[in-house]
Amino acid sequence: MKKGHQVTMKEIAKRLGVSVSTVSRALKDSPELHPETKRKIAEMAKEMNYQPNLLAQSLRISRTKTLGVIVPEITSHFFASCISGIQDFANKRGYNVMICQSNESIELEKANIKTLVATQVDALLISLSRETNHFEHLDELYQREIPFVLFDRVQEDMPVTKITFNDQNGAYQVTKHLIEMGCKRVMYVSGPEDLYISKKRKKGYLQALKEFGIKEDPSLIKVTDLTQEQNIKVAQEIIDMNPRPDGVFCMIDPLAVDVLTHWKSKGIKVPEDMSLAGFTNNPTSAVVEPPLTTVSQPGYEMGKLSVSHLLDQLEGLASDEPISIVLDTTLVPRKSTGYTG
Amino acid sequence: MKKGHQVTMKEIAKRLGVSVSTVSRALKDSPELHPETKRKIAEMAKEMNYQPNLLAQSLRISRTKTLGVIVPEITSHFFASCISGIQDFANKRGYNVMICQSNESIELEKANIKTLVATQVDALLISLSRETNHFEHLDELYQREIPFVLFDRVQEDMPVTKITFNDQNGAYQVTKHLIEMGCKRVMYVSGPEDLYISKKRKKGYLQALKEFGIKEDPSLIKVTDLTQEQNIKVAQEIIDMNPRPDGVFCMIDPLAVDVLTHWKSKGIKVPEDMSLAGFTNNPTSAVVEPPLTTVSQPGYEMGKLSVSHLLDQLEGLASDEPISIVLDTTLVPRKSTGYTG
DNA sequence: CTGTTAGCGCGTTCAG
DNA sequence: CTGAACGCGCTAACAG
Repeated sequence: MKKGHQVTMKEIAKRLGVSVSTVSRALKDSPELHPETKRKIAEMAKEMNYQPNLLAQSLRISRTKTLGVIVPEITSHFFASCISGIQDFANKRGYNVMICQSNESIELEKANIKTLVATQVDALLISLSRETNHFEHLDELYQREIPFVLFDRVQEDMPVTKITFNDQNGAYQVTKHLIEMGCKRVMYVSGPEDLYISKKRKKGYLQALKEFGIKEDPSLIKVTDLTQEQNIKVAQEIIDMNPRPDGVFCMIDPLAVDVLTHWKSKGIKVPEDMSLAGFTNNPTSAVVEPPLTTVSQPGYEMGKLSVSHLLDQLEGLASDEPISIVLDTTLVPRKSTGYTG
Repeated sequence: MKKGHQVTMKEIAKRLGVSVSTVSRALKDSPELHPETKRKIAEMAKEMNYQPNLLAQSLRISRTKTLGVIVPEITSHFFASCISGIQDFANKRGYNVMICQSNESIELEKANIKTLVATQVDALLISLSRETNHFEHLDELYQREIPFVLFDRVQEDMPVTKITFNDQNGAYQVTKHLIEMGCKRVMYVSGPEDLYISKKRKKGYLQALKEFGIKEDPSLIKVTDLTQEQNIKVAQEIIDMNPRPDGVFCMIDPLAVDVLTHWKSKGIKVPEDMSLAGFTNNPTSAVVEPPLTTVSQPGYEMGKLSVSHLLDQLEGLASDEPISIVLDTTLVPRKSTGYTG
């Protein structure tokens, strides 16, 4: 299957008996052209349905007006929201977006970066995969002076702009909420421990305990790799504990939902037997039974801010100095922690 | 902010005192080169960290190995799954993907197509917006011989390859299931009526009624524009009906979830008071209380098939003749229709 | 086996 | 006000 022929400036020049450069000038409304020829050319361009070849244009001006985005997973509602925000605001400023997913694999992440760079994107927005625990590929971007920002899943030591949520404070708020609702033994269920957000949220959890003078208890911290299988395993382990915790804060909503589902199948009542809270405010968390207390992270907003700042930098509207943008999270109390709004 | 310099073939040619074309040939492992010079060039390329400029390459061979994708909404789990399938299988065959969302707006859809075409994508995969009820922009693609396929939200009369689900049969199965579970008055809640899937699913609904000798009752068909507001309004209207239906088939899961949530807030019990079913098998449908009977549509599979067939056509592995690929759906019976698996 | 030449489509001097 | 000439980075036909 072959693509049909596309009209070029050359052809419209030929038809009108003018030079290509004249056409080029006319099409970008250069002031130093005779209005009449300008009009004629515009007309002919329209008639022939001329569409500029962005490829050639990009090659010439060595800018593609295209941004590359890498996220761990498109099917995650949170990242989809980020993408949505990035798209909308990139488009508003005349930029296109190429999206890739790393499927939480560092190898795919590297490959994605490589092809995006090869296609000459002007800059990148990256959210790191779960596996990413070394950073040579980012160092290389940095050394090659390819502009990029990190969002949500960031590497703290990288000297680039990072957009994150106030994860620690969000976790602090949930934990505090659980305590205030009467929980005495609050557990934290973490994802992989070297994940940025696992660490931050643990900090917030510990901060709240400390504030209420509760001693940290290692048996009240569990770790899962976030596969459904492990999540359920952890859910069962909690049931089997003696004494059980009376409140469980899960690092992320899908984990909390897995736990909730398993508990329900085992006859555990939430929040009567144990309170349960998540993080992210996925759509799902609002419709499970009981509705899940969680922390909302506006992904769309994060995407919007990330791309806006990046473009500001690209276009010289903002300093090149890397900055750290921290977005606020909001506690969303629901029935799963005994809250009755 | 400026991008750093990128190594070109010219530079490595200069360093080695050979011509650019030799470098070009070496880099693509041409058989007619002296192994030694080939080795040298490869080495130098590596040393200088050469990365080919796909832009220039594309311009030269007038193929970008990039596909454009347009979906109504990235944040919909179903479309995210499609995208995921498209990405994975496009990448496997050496293609990149540019994704756009139309936000259910025909104007944005047109704009998206325009920019994707301008960036010279080799082909397009399009799922139409809800608003799209005229098709000049697709006609133009067709006339300009830009290869494209339509998936899920298709226009039936367009002479291009279309990938759809067997929506009618899916709707038939749900309706039949409701009847078999004992419902005497089954209602169909439709989305906008000129939507392809609204029509197809209605057909399936009617087909099942007919098969069971149930007369079609216009008062048992309602329409919503699928905004949450209208969905809730319809949910209330159903409560207010006298007599009420005893089973309600909602065209799509989010609608069913809205209805369920509203009913629960009004004390209606599902399935005791009324049975309820959706369509799509969103993750949400499995975790609401009660879990929602629905019809599963494998989006990833749809994306995979769409892109695979498109690439087959592009690369001459499949005939250019437009075909219609119809994927099977599967009934997923759950508690909301009284099913106890 | 390798260099020279000639574009791909466009923008930008530099002359007229 | 307009045309000719050049080059972005790369590939390919033609020589040798």
